[in-house]
Amino acid sequence: MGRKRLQESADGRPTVHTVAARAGVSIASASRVLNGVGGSPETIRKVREAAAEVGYVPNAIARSLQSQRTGLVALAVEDIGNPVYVEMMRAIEAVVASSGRQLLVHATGGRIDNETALLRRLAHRYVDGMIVSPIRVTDDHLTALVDSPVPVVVVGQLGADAPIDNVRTDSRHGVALAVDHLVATGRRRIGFVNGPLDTVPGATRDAGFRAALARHGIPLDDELVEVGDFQYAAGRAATERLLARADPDALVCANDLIAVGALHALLAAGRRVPQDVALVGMDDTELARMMFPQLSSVSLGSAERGRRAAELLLQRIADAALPPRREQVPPSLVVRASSAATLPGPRPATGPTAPPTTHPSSEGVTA
Amino acid sequence: MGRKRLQESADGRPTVHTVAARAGVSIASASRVLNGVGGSPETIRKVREAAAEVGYVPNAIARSLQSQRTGLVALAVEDIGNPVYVEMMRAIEAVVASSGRQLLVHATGGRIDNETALLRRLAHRYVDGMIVSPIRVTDDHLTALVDSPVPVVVVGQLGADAPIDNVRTDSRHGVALAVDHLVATGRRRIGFVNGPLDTVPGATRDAGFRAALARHGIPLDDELVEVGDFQYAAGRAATERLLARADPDALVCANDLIAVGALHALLAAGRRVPQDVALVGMDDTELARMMFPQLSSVSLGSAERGRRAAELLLQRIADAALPPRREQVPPSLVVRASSAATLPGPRPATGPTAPPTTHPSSEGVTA
DNA sequence: AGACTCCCCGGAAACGTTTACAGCTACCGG
DNA sequence: CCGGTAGCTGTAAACGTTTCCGGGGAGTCT
Repeated sequence: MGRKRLQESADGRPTVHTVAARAGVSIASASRVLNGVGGSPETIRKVREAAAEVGYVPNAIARSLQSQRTGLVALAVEDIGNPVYVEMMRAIEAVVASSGRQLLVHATGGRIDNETALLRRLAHRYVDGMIVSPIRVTDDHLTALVDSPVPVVVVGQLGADAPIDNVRTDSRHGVALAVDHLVATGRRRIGFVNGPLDTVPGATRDAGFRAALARHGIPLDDELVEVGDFQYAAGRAATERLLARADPDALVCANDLIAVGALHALLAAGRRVPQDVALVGMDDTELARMMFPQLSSVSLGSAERGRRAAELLLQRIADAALPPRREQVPPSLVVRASSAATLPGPRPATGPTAPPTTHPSSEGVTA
Repeated sequence: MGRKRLQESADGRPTVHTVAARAGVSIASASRVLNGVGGSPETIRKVREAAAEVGYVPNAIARSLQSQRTGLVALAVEDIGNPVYVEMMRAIEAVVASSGRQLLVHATGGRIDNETALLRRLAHRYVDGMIVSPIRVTDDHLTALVDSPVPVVVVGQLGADAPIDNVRTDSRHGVALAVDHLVATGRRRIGFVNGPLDTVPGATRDAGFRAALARHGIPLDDELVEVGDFQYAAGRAATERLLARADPDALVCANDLIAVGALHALLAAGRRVPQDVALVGMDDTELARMMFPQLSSVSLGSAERGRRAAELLLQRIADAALPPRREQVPPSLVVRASSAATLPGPRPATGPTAPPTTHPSSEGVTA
């Protein structure tokens, strides 16, 4: 009694066989109709009806096995809690979704083993491609990237000769923009709160900071430089250490999370921002606009970099023979209240912390 | 000349056939050795060697087709930029990863069509299970959840009789905790900045606020209630509207993003926090600790809810016959500087905004 | 009217893996 | 010395889909 058991999948769900049998056609015809290619009007009607009646929905895995494509794209970033990666992810997601694919997100925690393991797992062919934004790069890494079986696009600095699709920014120049701005508004004792120096962004920004100061003829005071990691708590702690031994009139921070930590530390120490200390973050995330006062920040075009990376990846998935490409997104400085120019005035506070020059809800000025 | 072409996959990568041929055994033996089940010492050696030589790595899709499991688990949340979901995601990721699976994250934007589409796509069997945290629930939704072909766990309120694994909190009670605390510290003109009332959390928190005020015999002043959405910008705008027409001495916010917006609006309007206005957020995210002053917030145990949801899901994947379960995580209030008790003092500011009673770096006190 | 084209259909082979089954050898106990 | 058992091996079938290919019917052109 009942339908043939063999027509349905192990868990009782309908397969192509089920609808083919019910429609009285072969599985080939059923498959063709369901994919919208070919079929006489009569067959189409019967198959559609049968499919609707049994509630057929194709098994994506079987389809992938046949088509050699999964419709999945992976993104690997260090810290999913960092708003800059959220923005990048949103941009990537938009592009990826518009191609009918889905995005798979991995948090690597910045640990190298984690990341290479991920790259090796790519060989399992579970995704059609991957975007990775490594903050540390080793040779092991590079070889894993180069002979990856699926297309990979890297967001961030990479050895100049690596034959890998790559979209980067010039964070060295980004730091210079911040320093130029601070110098132009009269700051001289400019401090720098950085992330780890053994990371690519950390090292680049450190070099950029030193070069920018030198260019302005300002001697570097090592007491004004502090290092933590790229998180809020470390940024705050690093700033507290810095304030305990030095007296900056401006701080550049290697990203916005650090800058928020610095702001907290400064206010807790009774410094006014920007009157006593001007503050500039980096990445220009939503967080910068959420602070009071709003933070100036160097935009590294994270959304734009994400968008471009996604496009590069899609192109490479479509055509693996493309030559490796490299794109660059220029940084730009967004000036907000935290580094607004202030009239030189008496040190003691005379009112609330509100910045006198710029309304805090203003969107800032791009330099 | 050369090896047989038929032994390798379309793109030239080795398959089980490749290593089997190279080792001089059948694909069955090769597969067994590679899976660590059976095989004579000699066979094991030959297969291992052959696999290493050709760099064999199994095709996960083919394996999935056979085993009917993909090793993927999906998470669908409204807004990936909201730190509360980041924390939840981290907790889920930890559990999921410890079971050897990977997590796939979707942002639904709170749009219902988006979410039901996602649920329907589940039928494609691309994931082994899914955790979804809907903020709006329709009948359509419910039926899609109930007859989903793969296990689903819901984080959040759900109709009492829905036969779906569910982990929730009591945000109504959470709001009560906030109101009780504010009343106990002498506040009487307590405002409420909420998210949309047509969402489940929005409606629940609104009801909770009204009930709590009533319990304290405080009449509800509609001018002290404002609604936006659950984002920062809306929270700030809503607070500005509220301040333009009323003069609260405390604000409860429906989540931390709103609370941060409210803090910004308050400070921009020259109100001191907590002296003039006490502020309590909700979700107790990292963001609350990043602010200056640090925000009091009602913890809804998002990490804990995520952890439990993941565990429920894994159990259900292991045994589909389990009866539907429901777990509850109690809310708790974390008091920080933004609602610290203050001595009644003169309205005009006498110094910086720093709260006089609590050091801002203190971690807060759970009530 | 016959040849040719076009379209539709069904059988069967793929995609790469796991696994049930049966055959074989070698060994052990009686 | 023989039946039984244990362990290993290879053949082949599955998982559910797409697609190649050949056959056949209907229509069209000459």
